[in-house]
Parts: sequence; structure tokens; C-alpha cells
Amino acid sequence: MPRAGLDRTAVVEAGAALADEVGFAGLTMGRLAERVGVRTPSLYKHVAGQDDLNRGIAALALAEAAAAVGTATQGCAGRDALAAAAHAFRDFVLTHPGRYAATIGVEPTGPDDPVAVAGLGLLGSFTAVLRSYAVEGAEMDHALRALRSFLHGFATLQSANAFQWSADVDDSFEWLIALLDRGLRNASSPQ
Amino acid sequence: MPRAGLDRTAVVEAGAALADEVGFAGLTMGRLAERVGVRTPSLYKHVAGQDDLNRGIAALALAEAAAAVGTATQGCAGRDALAAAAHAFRDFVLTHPGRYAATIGVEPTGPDDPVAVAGLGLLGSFTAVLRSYAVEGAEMDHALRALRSFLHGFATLQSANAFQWSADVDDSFEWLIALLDRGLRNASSPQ
DNA sequence: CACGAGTGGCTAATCGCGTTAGTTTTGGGC
DNA sequence: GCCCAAAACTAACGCGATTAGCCACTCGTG
Repeated sequence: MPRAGLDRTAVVEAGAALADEVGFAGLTMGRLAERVGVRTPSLYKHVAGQDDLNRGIAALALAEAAAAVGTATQGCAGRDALAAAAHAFRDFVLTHPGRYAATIGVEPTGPDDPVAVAGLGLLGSFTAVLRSYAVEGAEMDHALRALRSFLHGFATLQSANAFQWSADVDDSFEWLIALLDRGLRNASSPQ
Repeated sequence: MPRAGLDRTAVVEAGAALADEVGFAGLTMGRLAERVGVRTPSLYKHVAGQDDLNRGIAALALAEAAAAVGTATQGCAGRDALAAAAHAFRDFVLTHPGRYAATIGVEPTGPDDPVAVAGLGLLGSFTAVLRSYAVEGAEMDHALRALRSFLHGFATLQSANAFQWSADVDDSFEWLIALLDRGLRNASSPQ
């Protein structure tokens, strides 16, 4: 039996790709094993189990999302940066719905958990965007959460096909970015 | 063996309550059967299977959420209505995380699917709120999607404990409402 | 070049969950 | 008091995750 030459990152990456194809719920150890050309129990030589696999996929997805947002906003500021970040994030979620879904419901075990580290990276990319606006101090935390909620909600709902009405979804996304921009530009003004 | 006297709604409601307790992923036919005092296969006399159960729970949750938002916004307008709706929705998701989770990933099978009907009800509650702002025509669809994305994203992330930083989550929610209000008040103005 | 150890793969088996088939029991209507 | 449809039960299957235990390939070392 020739060896497949697997290692942890190969298994995790194959799992992420498979999750994108068949959906996170359809990611099964058996399917993943078949995909990488191995019998199911052999996977356990590389990952500790399904939970560990999910954590690996989540960390990978967060790192990739952070990179996508970071490079998309290079050299932009203000509304341009916001639009670039939003589009980069949504594109990532829509092209990689499975691995993004893996990031939900994974609680980091500690501050040096790869999931936590990757999450901080994504947060950093968003922080850079918000710095272009007059957001400072404690408001940064609120704005970060708002931005993350917006993007997560929209991308998740669209990826779940929860938008069934008439209007074009891309138009709605642009409208949403404009609304965020309006709200952020006056962030410090008295409500 | 004395009869338990179950019917479909009793099973669905017990399933929703159980999902809130143990999480949507922990909702299992065996546990639900034990909860209602019956053996697992007996549940299949009332629901067609786990998927059907999920649809029932989702429809129930959407109807309850619509009712909560609707009554909370009675007699309010503008920012008051927005704040009331946002709080009612978030409270519902936080107190019923399991049944709300059931609403994600359920695609209505047709226009008269109870899930679709209940979803339209929730949409109607949000539409009433947005009518207080100068939102009209095609913008209503965009604003609806924006509001839904915001609320879904925030509630989901908080319920998944994805907010790990310093600032108070309730403060962030108020800040987010203020941001939405600012953005909506100028909805029709040129960006 | 042999070899021994460790690693990566395999088979077999267990457990839990969803689901189906077939059987028994209950309780309301005649 | 009897009958039958509904509702519950037991038994059994399939599938997915996981573990235990075994074997083969490969690589570094003598």
C-alpha cells in the first residue's frame, strides 16, 4: 500500500475544500478520508478527531479572511477602505461558505489557541479600516462589533439563501455599505 | 403503558425548549423522546423525522420572534421603534438560542410552507419599524436586509460568545442602534 | 547493505443516533 | 362489552465517529 504522504495541514486543507463543496454539515470523516485517498481511521493519525479538524479549518478560514481583508484595503482609507473590506469579506464567505461556517461555534481554548490568534488577525484588519473614521477609544470596540455583526449577518444570510425577495442582493450590499459609512462618519457626534 | 397524549405541536414545543437548553446541535431524537416520556420511534408518529421537527421549531421561533417584535414596537415610531425592535429581537435570540438556531439553514419548500409564512410575519414587523423612517420603494428591501443582517449578526455572534473583548456588550448594542438610526435617518440623502 | 524502529496505513469492532418494520396496547364510539 | 384506529413498543438496520490492535513501508544508522 503506497503511503499517501499526508500531514496535518494537508488534511485540514482538504477538509476546508470539502466543506466548501458539500457544506459544513456535510463534512464527514468518511468523505474526507475518501477524498484524500485513505480509510477513515487513518485520519486520526493527523487530527485528533472531528472537533480538532473543525478548529483547524476555522483557524485557516480566519487567517485567510484576515489576509483577504488586509490586502484588499491596502492603501485605502475611509469609505473606500470600508467598501473594499466589506466586499473582500463577503466574497470570501460566499466562495468559502463551508470553512467560514466552521468558524462559528468554535470557542478558543486559550489566548494562544490558533483560532484565537487568527481571530485577532481578522480583528486587526477591521481595526485598520475603522481608524480611517473618527472612531477612537472605547468606541473602537463598539464599531468593531458593529462592523463584524453587519458583515457576518449579511454574508451568513446570503449564503443560507435567506434573502428571497425581489431586489438585487448586490444592490442591497452597496446600500448597506453606504448606511454604515453614514453612521460611522458621524460616530462621535451627539446621537 | 399509559398513553402520553402527544401531538405534533406538543412535540415541536418540547423540541424547541430542549434545543434552548442543550443547544440546537444537542437536540437529538432520543433526548427529546426521553423528555416527553416516550421511546424514540414513537416520535415518528407525530413528526416525519428530524428535518420536519427542525422546520416546525423554525416556524415556531419565527412566529414568536415576529410577535415579540410586533408587540414591543406597538405605538412607537422612529428611533424608539428601532430600539424596541432591536432589543426585543436580541432578547428573544438570547433567551431562545436553540430554536432561533433552527431557523438558519431551513429553506422554505414553497410559498405556503409554514416557515415561509412565519418568516414573512417577522419581515412585516421590521417593515413597520422602517416605515417610521424616510425609507420607501426599493430602499425598503435594502433597509430590511440591512436591519436583518445587523440583528442576526449581532445576536448570533453574542450567543456564540464570539465577543471576547473588553467593552460591555450591552453598550455595544446601544451604540449599534444609534449607528443604525443615524444611517436610516439620512437614508434618502445622497450618500 | 542490512536492520530496527517509528510512522502511517489498514481491518475489525464498538457506540450512538436516525430511521423503518412489524407488533401490541389503549381508549373512544357503536 | 366490543372493535378498530391511533399511539406506543421492541427489534433491527445503516451510517458516522472513534478506538484497539496489527502490518508495512521508509529512513537513519551501523
